[in-house]
Amino acid sequence: MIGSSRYRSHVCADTPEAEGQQVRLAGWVHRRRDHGGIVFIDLRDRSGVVQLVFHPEQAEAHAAAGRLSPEDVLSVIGTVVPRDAQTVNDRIPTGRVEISVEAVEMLSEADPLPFQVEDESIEVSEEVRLTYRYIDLRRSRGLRALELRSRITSAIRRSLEGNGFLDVETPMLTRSTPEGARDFLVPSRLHQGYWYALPQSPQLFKQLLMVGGIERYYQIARCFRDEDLRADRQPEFTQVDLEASFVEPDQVYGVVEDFIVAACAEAGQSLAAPFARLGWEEAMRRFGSDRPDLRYSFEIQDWSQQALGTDFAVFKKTVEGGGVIRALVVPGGGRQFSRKDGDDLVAEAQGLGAKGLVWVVVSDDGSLRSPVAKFLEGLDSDLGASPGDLIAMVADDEVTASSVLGALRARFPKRYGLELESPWAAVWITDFPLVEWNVEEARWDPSHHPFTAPKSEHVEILESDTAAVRADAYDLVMNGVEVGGGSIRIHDTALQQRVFELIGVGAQEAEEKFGFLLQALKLGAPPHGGFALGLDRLVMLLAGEQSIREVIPFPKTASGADPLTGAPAPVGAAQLEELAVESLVPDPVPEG
RNA sequence: GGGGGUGUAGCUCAGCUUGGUUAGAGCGCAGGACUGUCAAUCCUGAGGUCGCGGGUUCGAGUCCCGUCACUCCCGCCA
Repeated sequence: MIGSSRYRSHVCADTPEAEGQQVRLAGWVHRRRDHGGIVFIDLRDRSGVVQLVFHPEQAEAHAAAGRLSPEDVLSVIGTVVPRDAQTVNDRIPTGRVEISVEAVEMLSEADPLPFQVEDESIEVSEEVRLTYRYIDLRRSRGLRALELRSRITSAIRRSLEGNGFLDVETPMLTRSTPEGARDFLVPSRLHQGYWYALPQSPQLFKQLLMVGGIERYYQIARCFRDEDLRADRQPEFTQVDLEASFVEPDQVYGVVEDFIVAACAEAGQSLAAPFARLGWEEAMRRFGSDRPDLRYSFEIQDWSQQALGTDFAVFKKTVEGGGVIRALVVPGGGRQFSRKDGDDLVAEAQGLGAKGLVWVVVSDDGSLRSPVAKFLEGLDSDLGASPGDLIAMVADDEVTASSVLGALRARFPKRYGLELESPWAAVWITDFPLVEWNVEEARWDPSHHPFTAPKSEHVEILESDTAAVRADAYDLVMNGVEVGGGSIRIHDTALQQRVFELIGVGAQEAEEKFGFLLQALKLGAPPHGGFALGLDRLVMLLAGEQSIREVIPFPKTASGADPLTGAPAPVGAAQLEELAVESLVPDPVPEG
């Protein structure tokens, strides 16, 4: 603890331990209750709140108290006194004492605020909160989020350092690699016409560190991607990035599980390691997603064979044509499910890419209610559905049926109020395909990135049976949120060349873009692999928030703007000229 | 790039479906009263570009068109 200053000897939360002593406190005026005679002020600092009492007998202090406004900053001298039994306040930790104030020093007066700090029952719009984020952070929600984030970061560092990882920084100004997300570019003044890029991840550098013999690297790294935003995506975000040499996936899982368990402990959550593991194919089949929320156990089921025996032409034709009938039973989802809800659900499925959707409600008497109920005899027992359940069925090719039902599965728990079966579900999704067919470009694209190693037993079928090749790549999914991913990397130049050829990167192009990495691989590269965790997402989950903006001190809005600073903003002609950069759009009109 | 939602007092919202007197409420703010409150209470008051622009109409917060911002989702995010 920092020692006393002329502003304070104690923090608010510590006052009960200083009963009987004279203390000096500093903080913000949280609330004022002015009875004309006696005046109460709740004084707030980061540690909490304590009640100040101003008696008329202390004339000077009492007069000062009468002039205070919310969020004024003060320092006070007073005596910690116990409260009478009737006036103890059990709702605050310091409620058994109060400060009888003898002197007040005003440190900073506050104008009326754009929104109230002390009344957190009012949900202020995010735009206003972000414009005055420094006021928003005074509220417990923001303060708690930043405290939790700090503790989690610290726990992760301790865990990784305990496992022998070195904290190494990699450059923020680096070269653009146009694959993947769009880069944020930075013009170079000293090399006019040349550009740096901000890193999308430290990927290449951490591999170079492995070649450099660091063996175990980690970094809490800021990363940048110039793509559209979401509740869980910001243009700049923080990754816990790590890489290790001479490892197989199991060692990476172990290291990651160690620090995830430690991070969760900071939030008072206990998670058991090792985490569950689920192959990618199985995840897609059972849950229709590579990031399934396993806090709920309901799964996608197959009804294709049974559909062949029905008179329902749509289903029969689909199966005969090589498609599948897949179904999702939503426990209790059929209660209060109207015809219109059904129409909405069909439209929703179509919006997700399905040709249609069949909905079925199992009535209380066990009968089926559905526009096509007459074709579906025995459906409920086939799928293990009970009265009150909703069944959503999609007939399509396997990929579409799975992905549509998977997307619906992710939305159903909230919509139908499903009960959590466990508070936390962490799962490794393993054995991803190495590459995916890009229909538009008619080529194989990497599922992860071009440095991901195929499973050793699949190297020989790399070209002959490409679609079947699985990678030593893995994602960590918690409660349906992809919190991180990684892979074993290619450390062999020849194999790296083969993968480049497979994904249509010619030797010359590879040399141009990644020559430095390929050269490094030739000069003694150990087998290595690693992982990157979205720190913002992890903290979001542990803080119980729905958006990573809540756990980022100064986040950007959905259009990538910062309402506080006004970034992004136009720059002057002189600045551009120095960089030899010219704008193609007319000078923006300053916002009034 | 596409779809949905929102925009009214400093803050949170009602009013819009069905156009019609002076646009309301709670909180906050200002002034006053009050010596044990802890969302203090009571009295009084100020405070509005109904996001912006255009249109329809005798008349628009309300209807229509456009636009901007915020937000959620799809695309995108190797």
